[in-house]
Amino acid sequence: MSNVQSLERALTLLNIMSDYPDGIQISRLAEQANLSKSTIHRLLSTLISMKYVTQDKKTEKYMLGYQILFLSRNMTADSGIISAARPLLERLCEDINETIHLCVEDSSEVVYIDKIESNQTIRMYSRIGSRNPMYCTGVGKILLSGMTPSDYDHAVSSIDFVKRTAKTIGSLEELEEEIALVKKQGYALDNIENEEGIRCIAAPIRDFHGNIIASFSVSGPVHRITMERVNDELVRKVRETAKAISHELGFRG
Amino acid sequence: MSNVQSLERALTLLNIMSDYPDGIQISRLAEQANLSKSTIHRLLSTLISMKYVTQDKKTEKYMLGYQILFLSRNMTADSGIISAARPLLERLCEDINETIHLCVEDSSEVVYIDKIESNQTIRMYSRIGSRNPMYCTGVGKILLSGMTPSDYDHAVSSIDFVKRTAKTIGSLEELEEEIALVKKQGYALDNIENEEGIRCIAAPIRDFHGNIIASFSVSGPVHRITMERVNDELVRKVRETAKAISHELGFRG
DNA sequence: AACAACGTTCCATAATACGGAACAAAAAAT
DNA sequence: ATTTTTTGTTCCGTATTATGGAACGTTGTT
Repeated sequence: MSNVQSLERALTLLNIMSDYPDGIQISRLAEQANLSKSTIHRLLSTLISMKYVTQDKKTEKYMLGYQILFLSRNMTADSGIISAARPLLERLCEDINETIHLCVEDSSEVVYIDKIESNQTIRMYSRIGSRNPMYCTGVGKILLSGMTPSDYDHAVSSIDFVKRTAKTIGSLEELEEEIALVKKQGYALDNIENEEGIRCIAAPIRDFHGNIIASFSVSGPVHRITMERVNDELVRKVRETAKAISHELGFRG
Repeated sequence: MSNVQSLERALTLLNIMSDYPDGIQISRLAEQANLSKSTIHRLLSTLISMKYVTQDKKTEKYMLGYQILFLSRNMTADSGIISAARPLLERLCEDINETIHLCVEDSSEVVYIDKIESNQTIRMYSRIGSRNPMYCTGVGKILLSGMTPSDYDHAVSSIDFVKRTAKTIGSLEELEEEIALVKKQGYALDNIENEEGIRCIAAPIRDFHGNIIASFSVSGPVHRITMERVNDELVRKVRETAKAISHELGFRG
């Protein structure tokens, strides 16, 4: 469990720099990371020599280097899912005009691996690669519902049930009930459980074995994603799209 | 100039892992990196805790984590160029049906930041984020041609002139001549100077100040990219596209 | 059943990373 | 124009931290 200090610090610097796409100077990094300038200077020189960081010629500010781009373009583990899902999710987005997120599970969290934005003026903030807990998101519930009992137990054991809104699930028992419902229904709701004023509906993506390997959701403000719209329109369309994507991936259910 | 050893090693591990998108085990990493298993294990545990690496549940192999994806999605420094250029480069690609690369300069090298692939069966291998020297590529010559004298001197001072093919430029004097020609013509050739059997033609992308901030090239095997085709068709089309992209970016020349 | 390959943990050693201090250079304030 | 502040860089003695061999446990193969 003990971590390599210098490495941990350097990765923290990368994380900070990603919040400053136009660059950040050493002094600011020192404040944000609570480290001495000399330490940061030393770490940066290694990061630069490895092209993980680059220094703007004019401003002399430091920013993420192209090696990050290089690495990101070979993470093909999920590229099959993304390319299979994208056209169908784009069609769904055009139809319903709400933001869509594609997710997988990683270390018992939900990770967003793709996103299709609506052209509504009120949009959700989210970022590809960012994370959310499983118990308070529709996509997370879907992924939980597809796990083997042992994987489920493991994923669920570490949950810290935080009340993010009034409706957030607050206990293992509640969650268990909810997951049972999700299994029965074949879709999952996040009924204002993760973020105030936001409702989502999610569905599973299966591989040719029938295993749930990803999920996607339609999200938006409650005044657009009403429960009436969910029941009258979205459940059907989301399910159809989920089925079509799974079919692309070889699932014949 | 002295580097932080543990950090340098960890970044090397990331580089290696990016060659194994389906994962790699510790023992193999140990071979490739010439490090003891215990060292790698320790570095990996930090990388994992920071989500820079993830471990496949089934195979237990290690692969790049989603934090890399997260970082890469906020490197907006060039996103303006990319989004301005993409539609026009796609149109050019459809027209001529050859691979197109978009590049910027970084630490006196050419970095590929976007790529549009032709649907030819014989394609070039290349990868976004990868690098090439400036003196032997069309895109590099263009970028050199746009530099201030001091930037040019700096970029050129560190060149190690390696004969990559029979036609590769071999000296500073030759390069100087070539750059002068590029400036006059407004486009640059890589006439089988970087890779055997490959010819490229490149043109500059300018910002609203008129500064050259990027370049792109059309590349392909010499039997398709003949000098006749270059002169009769490609010079004109590449220049037109370059002008249109620069216009998008505010250049009124 | 024996063996091989792999991942993980432990620990004494010394190599490595650390950060304060001092310096230089640039920017801001007077 | 002069002072003051802020910023980046280099140095170096200290001790904290990273290191890798060895030993152990686990899994899979012959």
